[in-house]
Parts: sequence; C-alpha cells; structure tokens
Amino acid sequence: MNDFIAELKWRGMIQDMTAGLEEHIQKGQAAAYLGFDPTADSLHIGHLVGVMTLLHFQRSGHQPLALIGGATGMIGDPSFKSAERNLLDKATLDQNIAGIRKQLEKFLDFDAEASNKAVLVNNYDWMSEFSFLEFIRDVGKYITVNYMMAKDSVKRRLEEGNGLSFTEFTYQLIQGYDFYYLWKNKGCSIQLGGSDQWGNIVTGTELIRKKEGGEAFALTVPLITKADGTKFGKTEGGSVWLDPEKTSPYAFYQFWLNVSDEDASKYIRIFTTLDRETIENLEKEHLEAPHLRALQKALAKDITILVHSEMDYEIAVKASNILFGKSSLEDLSTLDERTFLQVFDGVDVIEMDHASFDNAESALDLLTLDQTIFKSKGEARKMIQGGGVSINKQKIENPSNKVETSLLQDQYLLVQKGKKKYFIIKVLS
RNA sequence: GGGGGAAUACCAAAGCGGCCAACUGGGACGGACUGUAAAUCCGUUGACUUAUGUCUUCACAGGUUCGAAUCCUGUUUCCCCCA
Repeated sequence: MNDFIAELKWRGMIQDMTAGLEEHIQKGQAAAYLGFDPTADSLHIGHLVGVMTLLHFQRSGHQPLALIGGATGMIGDPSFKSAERNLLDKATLDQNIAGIRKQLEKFLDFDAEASNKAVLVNNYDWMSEFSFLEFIRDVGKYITVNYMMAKDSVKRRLEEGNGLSFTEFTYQLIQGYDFYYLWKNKGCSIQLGGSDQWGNIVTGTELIRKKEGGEAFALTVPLITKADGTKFGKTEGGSVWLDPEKTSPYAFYQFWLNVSDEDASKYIRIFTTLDRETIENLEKEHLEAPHLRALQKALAKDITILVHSEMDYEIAVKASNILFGKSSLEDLSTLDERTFLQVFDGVDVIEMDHASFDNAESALDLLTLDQTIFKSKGEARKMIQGGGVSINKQKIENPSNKVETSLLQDQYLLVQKGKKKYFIIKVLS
C-alpha cells in the first residue's frame, strides 16, 4: 500500500487535513468519499482535482466512493456563492448523474474484484425517504445553530445581506449526514473535497463524533489558481468540460497546451499520474529549452488520453499542427473526412452549389459570395493585400485571380482569415 | 440670471475657407518575428463593384460662398468664471 498522503503532498494537492489522518490511513485499507454536485450532465476540469485525489486514493490501495448529490443538488450549497441557487428537477438530475458516472469510470475502477473497487453512491437514495421529523430529531439535535452560524460560508452570506434561505442553511447538515451515513454503512471514514468544503466536511465529522463517538477525517485540496490571476478552467468559450460534445478533445488538448510556464509545473503534478522522477526530468528539460514546452506537451498528452483516448489525442496533435504549425496542402489532404470535420469542429461552414463555385471569377468573388467570411469586397481585398487570407493553407497572392486549388475530399475548401479564424466552404455537388 | 469656452472617426486629440475621408497617439484587425507567449517592427482602420472613381461623415438645423470640419444664425449638450 503506497503512502497516499505523501503522494498528495509532493504533488501539492493538500490544502488542509484533520489531525490523525495520516496515522489512520496507515492502519490499513480505508474508504474515502468525495461529493459531486450534479448541476450539469458533465464534469468540467474544475472537478478534476477532486477526481484525481480519488484516483490516487484508489491507487494507494484504498477504496474511493464517489457521491453524487442527487439530494443535495436539489438544495444548493451556499459555500462561497453569493446568490441563492436555482433548484433542479428530478428528471434533469437523473440525466446529469448518468453523465457524470460515465466520466468517473475513466478515472476510477468500478469493476475490480478487489476489495477497494470504486463505488458510486447517490445521497438521494437515503435522503429521499427521510422524514422531516426524523431528520430534525436524528441530525438536527446534535448540531447547534451557533456552530452552524460560525461557518465561514454562512457568515459571509449573512454579511452580504443577500439573504440565505433556511434550505441552503440546512445544507451542511445534509452533507454532514451523508458523511455519517457512509461512515455507518460503508465504513467510510474520510471525506475529501475542495478547500471551500472544509466547513461542510467538518460538520460531518462533528456529527459522527457526537452521535456515536466515532472518528472521521477530512482532507481538502487547494483551489486551483492561475499565475496571471484569471480564473482557472475558463476559456473564451466558457468552462472546459470533460464531455467531448461540450468541449471537443481538440479544444481540451489546446487548453492544457496553452497553460503558462509557471502553471505548467503545478498542473502536471496535480492533473497527471506521471511519477515524480518523470516530472522533474521534464522540468529540467523545460528549463533548458523553454520554447519546446515539454511540460505543457506532456501535461496535455497525459490528461487528454486519460479523459478522452489515445486516438483523440493523436487527432488533437494532428489538428494542432494543421492549425498552428507549418502544415501544407499535403498534410490537409491526408485527413479523412471524419477527422477533418472533427478538427474543424465549430468552424463556420458555408455551403454553396457547384455552379456558384465554378462561376466565381476570382478569389474575391468566391469569398464574398456569402457574407459570412467577408462582408464586402473592399474588406476582403484589403485583407488579401495584407497577406491575411489563405485557402487550403495556400496564401492568396492576387485577389482577382481565380481560385485554382483542388477541393479537399472533393467538396471542401478551407479558408483562413488571419491566423486563427477558419471557415469551411462546402461545395455541394 | 450674466460672461467665456467646447462639441471632430471606437477612444484621446490636431485641423480653423480649397492641397481633408481629415495629422498624431491608443485600441482593434492583419503581416513578419516567436513558443499557438511577451516584446519589437511593418501594414490596414467611413462605405462601395480599386477607381488618379463615387457616395456618406467633423453635435443638430439652417445660411454665406464657385467651394465649409473650418465663417454666420438658431437649437441641444458639456465645462469654466461672476452672481
């Protein structure tokens, strides 16, 4: 059994833990749980720190439990959120839970014969039948309001004066009861969570102690930050999701590849399972030749394969070369149609019939046929003269020459406006 | 209430009767360089079928003049000074 705590320590994944946790774990196989809020049908990379913690936990020979907050998701956690949450209905929740479960299976082994196989639990299962009377007697009785009010998360909401409903105020009791329930029925003695969860987790250990004199532990992971102070996990397009439908594997790969040098060392420890020696070697390599960005590449590779697949990774690399490298028409032609469309997923596609394509007398005509690429010929001409327009990776030299390049897959033209804006013209036959 | 000044393109700011679609700086967008970074350098930046072309612009409405962003009158808004 590997040393779980030591592993997390060198990876910089521990924010805080309760006293005695290390000794407790060393005694033998333990079980720990981490909760996920089913607010969407996919996890995003903000959840990944927690997921990785569970993964390390299982790899160290312990049993990870992933708790999906079917019940708590209906309530809303007030922790460090400024406004009251909208409640989700049961149908949406069920759908979200299914999506999240599928993603967790990539990280955790739910099928193992071993005693430490991962287990997915849903607190809706034990909360839904809980009557209010039972709840206030069996749970509420043990925790004082004074104690609950003292929590940072609650205090802050009260100070802001935005109002805190009784429902959200109760949240910590529900989460506390979850911990108690898992402790009692699943032998789960540890709760993992983000640093914002500390207060809620401790309410659980408190409940276990008061109700049964039991011992339970907490471990929180740090909030992931970025060196430039902007929010981690967001791009211009919003959150970075694990679901390939929401964030394509290519975009996902790009997100990690674009991480800054300062952040890369930190992230590679947290988000990959690469061992210490490998990472330190990569860092050395990166220091000697920073422009090669060995760290970012390793980080992006490892995590893309983990979350998506080896093949998705290869396509992402290929796509990156085409979009940013010095690729040529030949490289483009080697892509099959499916891959081509995947690489340019999200790019505007302009459809035109074959006759219009043949009749376009010049590059100018072709690019302004539809107003999407350029609004006017004047605009198009200016940018072509500035050297900013390519078709199928070939720069257009003269705006009034006819476009002579061959169609990709007999139907596509890849138009590049500036360095980063792409359009696909699909010629219908 | 009286006196003075100002309103210009995305922003700032020149222009003060023809050479003005309007200097310059910032921003934005393109290009080169680079690490898909930063810095730097170069180009574009009212619209249009690129034309030593046409059209629409310098708060708004009128006027003077062959000709106005520039002069005059009125209107609106803003700033300053005196009450």
